[in-house]
Amino acid sequence: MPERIDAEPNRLERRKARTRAALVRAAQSFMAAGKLNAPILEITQAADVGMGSFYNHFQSKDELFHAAVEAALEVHGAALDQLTVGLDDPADIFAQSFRLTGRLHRRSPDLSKVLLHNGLALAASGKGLAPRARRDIEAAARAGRFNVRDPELAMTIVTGAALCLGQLLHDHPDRDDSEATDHVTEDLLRMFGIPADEAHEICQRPLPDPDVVPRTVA
Amino acid sequence: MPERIDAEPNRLERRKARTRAALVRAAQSFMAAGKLNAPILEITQAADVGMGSFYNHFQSKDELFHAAVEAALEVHGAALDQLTVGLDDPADIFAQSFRLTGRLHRRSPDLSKVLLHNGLALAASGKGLAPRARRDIEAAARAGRFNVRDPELAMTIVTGAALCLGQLLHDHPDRDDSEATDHVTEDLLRMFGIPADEAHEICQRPLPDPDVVPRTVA
DNA sequence: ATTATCTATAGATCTATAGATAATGC
DNA sequence: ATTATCTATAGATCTATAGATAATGC
Repeated sequence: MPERIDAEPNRLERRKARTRAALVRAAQSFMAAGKLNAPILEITQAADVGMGSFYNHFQSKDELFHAAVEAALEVHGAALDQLTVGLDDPADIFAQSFRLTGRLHRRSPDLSKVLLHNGLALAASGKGLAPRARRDIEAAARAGRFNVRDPELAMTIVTGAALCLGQLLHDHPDRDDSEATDHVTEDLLRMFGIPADEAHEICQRPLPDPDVVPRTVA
Repeated sequence: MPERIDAEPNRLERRKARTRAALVRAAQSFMAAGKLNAPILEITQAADVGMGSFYNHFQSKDELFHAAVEAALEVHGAALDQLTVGLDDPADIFAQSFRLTGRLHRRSPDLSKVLLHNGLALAASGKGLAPRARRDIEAAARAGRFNVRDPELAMTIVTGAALCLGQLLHDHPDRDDSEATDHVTEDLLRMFGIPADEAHEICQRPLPDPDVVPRTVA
């Protein structure tokens, strides 16, 4: 057993991590396809992993699916963090994050569907998007850019809008995702007290190219 | 077989409807408890109905759960319609509906949980709350009360806010539901272009007593 | 006579594990 | 030598139905 918990992983540990990651990725694609009742055997086959290996990593299917959602949240959250470095205005950070999140649904439909599935449960809870949205909103409020009495309620509206927007884009594949997303972002900025013309301007600023961050999940 | 499809239901048909309703109600309480994998036998036992009867009404568990959600949507939607009769100002109708919906989560937690479960899927789709929200928003826009460019996107934000607000209230049982709901309603009204002071006033108007409409679901 | 419901169960499906095999560490 | 993985399967669980029973219609 490894003495130092954070020591360099050796080949064995890397192999274990690969197996686990394969299971998580398979779970994500089953979730994206809406097959939450898929038997474990099918999932391990999709992961190209033996049935028994499943129990080396997870106690139950629920545990696997939970890990799959958390991983998806982490991927997207980390991408947002990287894509917004260098921005100063907290209102701008918020707006860019929201606009990028809206574009995610077309760009990475599977990741998007995983997030939408457990959306509500995870909107509130600790990991992923919600704490970032909250951080940005609070920063903007402190800087006097947003007029927000209760950051938690503000976050609630924002998170809800993000989720339902994603659902809308999946349900109406013809709809222009950038236009819809920017429109919603503008509405939210106005709700936070940004003047209409400035809100409009902010939502027309160029966005960074998400490809600088490699997509981990299809 | 009955000649007239809309003829008065006879005793046999009433009994059949009762069995079906018992199954739907049982399914709703399993959903509220998060037990979406409950075996059919357990559900029929909870409904106090024979196992075989299940297949007289539904082809699969999914079909039953789907019917359960639709029924819940219908109950709440109809209640809202009844509670807002007599209101003239479309902005007021919208605000009262939203405020009543927010109060639902504490008032009828099971109904609320059923709605939150499939929330996103049903937010967009035809039945229940979404079309009502859309109707109200469009009416307010036509009357010049709301400044809304795209009613569908407005509805998206509103629906998302309603769902996440419900989740928040379940996650934080200590939080004052009326205060939180009215606050969110106010934010949304301002987003729609209602002046801040008027938005505040609208959200302090008295609400009708939901008890005039009997609650069909626990 | 007809229709819905009930009980009981065959057969399908799934989970969780035991024991064998392969990969890596030392 | 140790650890992770694989294959194969016993036993548990669930679904879907067949056939019997009860309720209603006429």
